[in-house]
Amino acid sequence: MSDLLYLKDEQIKDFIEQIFYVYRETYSDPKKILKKHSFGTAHHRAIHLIERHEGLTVSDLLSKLKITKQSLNRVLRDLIKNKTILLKKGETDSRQRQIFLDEKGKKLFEEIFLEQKKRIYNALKKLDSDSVIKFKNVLNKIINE
Amino acid sequence: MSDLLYLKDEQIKDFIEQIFYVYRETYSDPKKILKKHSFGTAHHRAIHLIERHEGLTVSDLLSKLKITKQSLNRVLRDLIKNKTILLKKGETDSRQRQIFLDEKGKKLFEEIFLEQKKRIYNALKKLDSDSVIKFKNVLNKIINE
DNA sequence: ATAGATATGTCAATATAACTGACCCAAAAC
DNA sequence: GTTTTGGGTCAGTTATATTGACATATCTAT
Repeated sequence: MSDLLYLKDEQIKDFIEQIFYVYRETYSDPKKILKKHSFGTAHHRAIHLIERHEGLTVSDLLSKLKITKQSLNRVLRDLIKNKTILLKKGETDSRQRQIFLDEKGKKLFEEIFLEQKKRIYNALKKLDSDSVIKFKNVLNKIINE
Repeated sequence: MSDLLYLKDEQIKDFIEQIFYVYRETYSDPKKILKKHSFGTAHHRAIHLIERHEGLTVSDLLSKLKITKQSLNRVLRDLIKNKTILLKKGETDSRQRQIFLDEKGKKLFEEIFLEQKKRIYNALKKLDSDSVIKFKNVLNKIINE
């Protein structure tokens, strides 16, 4: 291990630090917007995943978030009460609940996303397409390790 | 905005999702080790930053973590009690406290880092050096936006 | 020398988001 | 028809953060 110059321990330690900063900054940007609706980052993560995977089931969402169903339930309850999301009975399996953004949720998502997009877009626009493509690939490799 | 193919909204949404997964997975790996010492991720982040920036002051650490000093203080108290870190009076300004890893802390850091390193190293070793270099550059661009 | 600013530490109360463990119901699978 | 699965919920607890107030030591500037 660490025979490759660009994979020295110091480099990997830097990555661990940078990954923390990138996550924190990316998810901090829309906090004011969320607060207007009395939501926090837990709600944000759920909203984001629901938008990306419309119609996903509760257990799909659980396995993406990797939290307990008790934790998720509190979040979903808030979002339903607020008419941000809505649940429908599963088409094939009616025990399941499929989750969708409600009209209000779609608007909120756009508002949140616009705020987050600024940071990512402004960073990436300075870069060549190769950097962006490779960035995505590296993220995927790390996730799927 | 979004005139570039590789910078479409859908791509940016994917990044936001991936950044969440990367952070969560990277910082989940060493949780068992931390638990053995009754530490959590808050302690982990502090230990990591102290190792990367030996001798940094309390206010340096505060501005890297972006938490309140009351929050940090609880963490530092735990780490000091446990002899994981030690504080020295600032050399030039004796109001300041410079933070160092103690012997025990160095060992703990290595143990934690080894666990985190696996994921990053295994992901990156499959990639060309250009991907790794560009990855780092993109992370930095996002942080400094 | 002293007044004000700065770096750090601490007490207390609260908020957020997670956890464990124990149950429940309805519907699917066998 | 029994068992398993998907989902919901109650209750209690833990981890990590917050706000606000205040204390102490030390540095800086006049």
